[in-house]
Order: sequence, then structure tokens, then C-alpha cells
Amino acid sequence: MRRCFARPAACTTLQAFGYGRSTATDLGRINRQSSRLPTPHSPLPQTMPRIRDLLHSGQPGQTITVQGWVRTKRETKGITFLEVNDGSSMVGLQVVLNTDMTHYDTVVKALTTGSSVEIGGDLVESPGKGQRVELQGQTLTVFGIADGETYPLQKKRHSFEFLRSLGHLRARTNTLGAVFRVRNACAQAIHQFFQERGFLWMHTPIITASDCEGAGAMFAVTGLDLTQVPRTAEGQVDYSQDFFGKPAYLTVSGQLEAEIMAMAFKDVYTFGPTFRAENSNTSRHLAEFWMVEPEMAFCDLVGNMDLAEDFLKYIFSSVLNACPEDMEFFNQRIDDSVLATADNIINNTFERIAYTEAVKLLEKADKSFEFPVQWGIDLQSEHERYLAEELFKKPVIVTDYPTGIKAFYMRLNDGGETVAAMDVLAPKVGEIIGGSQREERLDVLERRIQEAGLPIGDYWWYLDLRRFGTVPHAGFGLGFERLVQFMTGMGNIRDVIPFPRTPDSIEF
RNA sequence: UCCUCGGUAGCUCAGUGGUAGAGCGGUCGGCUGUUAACCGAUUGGUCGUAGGUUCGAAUCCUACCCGGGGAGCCA
Repeated sequence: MRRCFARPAACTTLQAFGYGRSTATDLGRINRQSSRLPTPHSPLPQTMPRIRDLLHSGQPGQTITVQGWVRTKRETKGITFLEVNDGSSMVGLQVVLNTDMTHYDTVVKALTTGSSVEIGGDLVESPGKGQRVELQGQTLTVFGIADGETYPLQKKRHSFEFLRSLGHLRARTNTLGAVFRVRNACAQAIHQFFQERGFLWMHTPIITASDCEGAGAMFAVTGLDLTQVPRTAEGQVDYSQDFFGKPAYLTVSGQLEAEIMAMAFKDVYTFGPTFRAENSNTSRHLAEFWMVEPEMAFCDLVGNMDLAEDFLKYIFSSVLNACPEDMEFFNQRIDDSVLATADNIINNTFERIAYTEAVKLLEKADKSFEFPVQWGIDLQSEHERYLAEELFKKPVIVTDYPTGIKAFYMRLNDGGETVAAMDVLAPKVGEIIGGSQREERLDVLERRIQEAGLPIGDYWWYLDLRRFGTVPHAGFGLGFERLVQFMTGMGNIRDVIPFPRTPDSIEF
């Protein structure tokens, strides 16, 4: 590409060109007919049609301007085809450039995959196969060339491992583009689902005061100079000199705070970032991920299950509706069960079964498990998948788990052997949602905190909720990236979040 | 953290002790409408790093680094 710039003919079209607040390089505005002057356009983005809309509803005869990045260029002797993509859809707009354009030899030939362009012209019916309409290019502005020798994205399939090393460029690929459109549609659907039902979105804190949340290793947050940590007389870190005057961490859950807000607004939800410092190196774990946690007052476990089922059906329907091409792509190229799975979620009533019953079914199963089943142990991934995939062949909600394997805040059932917990198990992925009815009885909750060996003083406000106007309530948690993984069929969670954070990895 | 597989051209990979390869990409040329265009030519490497065995190491050994998959933990 540098060689092209060195050509005298190309150099004559080079000039600094102020463009809005940024400076772009104008490689040339090219007129098909030399008598026609370039028409300066408004730089306001909202005046530019998105390629998605042009492909769906653009009419031949429209004069349009599009902006985007060149995905491919196909050249023949007398004509050049560009596919321009602006991220609004999987498929790009085909642009036809004829050799009689001014500067064709210098500018059009210089265009490479990855270059940024603005092209004006007429939308016409495409005589070729593969697209309804195409853009007959008349003016072309090149904002930036992507040097073909060094631009790492090629017109071929790349491994996801390789694309992960290109976190700043991979969103321009078909698959990651589809992932992030689906992710957006999914987030939008989540808000819409809750807002339609009167839930309030609550921003629970990201920095939390103590580790009483009790769910996994936490990242410490400190303002102390780590090269000169103040010590107490006993040699411990003197947190009284730290920013908050006590140890602080990044949140691992917004649930306890959501419970506070549910005691005022009945139905609330959180949707925000969550952090786990666990050294988990798997395709299903991130150190920073987004979590959705609805919490409902005056609600029991059955109401919780109803909400979880409605929730998944709604999200899947919405995303299929919003991103049909992307979902079709996932089904074709990533996992051919994506659409069947979505259909299964949307059109089946979820099976509901108590843990004790599930264990009996697993014991009777004509199948040998790596981990033998026994009442009292937590279900392994292989057990969950057997229930959802082989036995019921649809989503299964398992309820009433043994008290010993679940968290202290889950409501104790009569007899005390089980708690009102629920896990939604889905074919292909296993647990997708985990939740419970919360313990609303003060005396029971106090006993459970003590039995768990937790510092009861730290929970004074949580216990106050039971002292003052307590109410049965319930909620669940859902890992947002796992939902996106589930919907798209993407195998690695690092490929459904724009900038994954995992142990020893925090690029971009 | 444990188990396991891997690291060779820009990318995807072949090469199991004897002169480092293919496809794709890039570049150049050709081709009147292409669809991951096509055809021809060409470019391209400290074989993850360090040490060792050997006449000779991409290949065998040791350590380390990085990545994939699985497990645990979990969402």
C-alpha cells in the first residue's frame, strides 16, 4: 500500500481533509462523470442509512451514501465489486465501481480489505445473483486504507484463539459481529422483559464493604500503596488507613442489595458487572462478567420458577425476532442445534422436579455416570445434562436441594433437610439459572448464618429486613455471557464478551 | 489449581533423527458482473524459549513460557 502512495498519480489526489472533529485523509472523491461535482455530505451519522435497512427495504432508484469498512474486493478487468459492512448486519452491501470513474486506477485499486470508505451513488436492482439491490458507486471517499500486507484479518476463516489476540479488530469479523449484535439484542430483551412487568432496574454497588457475600474469591480494592503497606502493631495490614477505613472488594453478587430494594419496590432486578477472583481457566468462566438478578417480594419458589421460565422464553423469542440472520448463521456455521434449542425453550413447558425425585431417576437411569449419584451430593454436569437432554429432552427445573449443599439465605423447608432452591437445567449447557426463595424468618436466618460459620455482625442490615416488615421473597441469578453462549452456540465464553478478563489475561 | 493435547510462513496445518512443505493470504500480471470470484507467477521461516543427547534435532530428553480441551469452583 505504501507503494501505491508513492505513485505520483495517487499523490495528486492526496490531501489533508477536515472531517467533523476528526481528521481523515481524502484519497479522492471520484466522479463517474467528470462534469458532476462532488457533493459534500452532512457528517451527521443519523443522516446515513444503515446497510441493514438498505438491504431490507432500500428501493432501486434511491440516491444514497453509505459508510463502512470494506470486507472484500473482487476485481475484474472492467469492474470492481466491494462488499461494504457497517456492522448493522451480517451481510454487507455490494458496491459496483466502474473503470470510467476518475482515479479508478489509483484509488479503487488501492482499496483493500479493512479500508474505511464512504460511497455515494444510486441503489439499483442487482443483475447478479446473491443480492436484491446493490450500490452503483459514483463518489468514493477513502478515510483510511488497511495495509494488505499487515492487516491481520483475511477473507478466510480464522480460529477463535487467533481472533482473541486481535481484540481490537475481531468485532469486524462475521462471527464476532453476529455475537455482539445478539448480545445487544439479548440485553435489550432483558430490560424489556422486566420493564414490561413493572420491575425496577437497580444499580447495586460494584465495590462492596465486606466479604459477607460469600460466593467465591473476591478481588481486593485498595487505595494503599502496595509497596509500603501500613501495618498494625500485630503486623496485620492496617485497613483503617485504607480508602474506606476497612477492607473492600469488587462485588460477586448484587443479590443481598437487591433484596433490600425488593423490600421497597416489590419487584426489582440488577443487571451489571460482577467479579470473581477464582483461578478458573475454563470455557465457561470469566473474572469479569455481567449478571442478571431479579428479586421479588411477596413471591415464593413457584412464582420464581414461573418467572424464570417466562424469562427464558421471552429472551429467546425476542432475539430470534431481532436477529434472524445472525441466529441462522450460528445454526449453519457454529452449532447446528442452535435453532432447535431455541425452539425447544420457547415451545415446551419446563419440567419441574424435586431434587429427591431427580436423584431417584438418576439412580434408575440405564447409564453409567463418572460420578455416582447419591442423595446429598450436588448434581454433576453429566447428571444435569442427562436429565435435560436424554430423560426429558427439554428444560428441567430441579427444586428443593439438600440444605448442606446450598447457601445460607435459601429458605429452609419443613423438616430442615432441604431448602427452597431451584436450578434451571437446559439441554446442551446444564445449569443456566440458579435461584431460591429466601429465608424470611428472622430466627431461622440467624441460626443458618451461625451454622454456616459466618460473622453474624456483618449481616445486621440483612437481618433488619426480617425484623421490619419481612415478607416471603424469591429471586434468581443468571450469568449473562452464559446465556449468550447458550443462544449462539459459541463454545468459549471469551468469545461472547468484547474484552474478556481471565487469569493472566487482561489485554485491550 | 489438577489432568490432557498442542506451539513449524501473516493464517490453517503437514512434516517422528539426514537439504523446512502445502493450502489460504499478501504482491504482480491476466480476465466485461463478481459472490470466500477465477487463472498464472511470485513472496514468505531463529520450527515457543533455554539447556541437553547425537556426526547430525522441527523430530529425542529436561526445565520454563504461552494456548486449546476437560475437571474442580461456580454464573
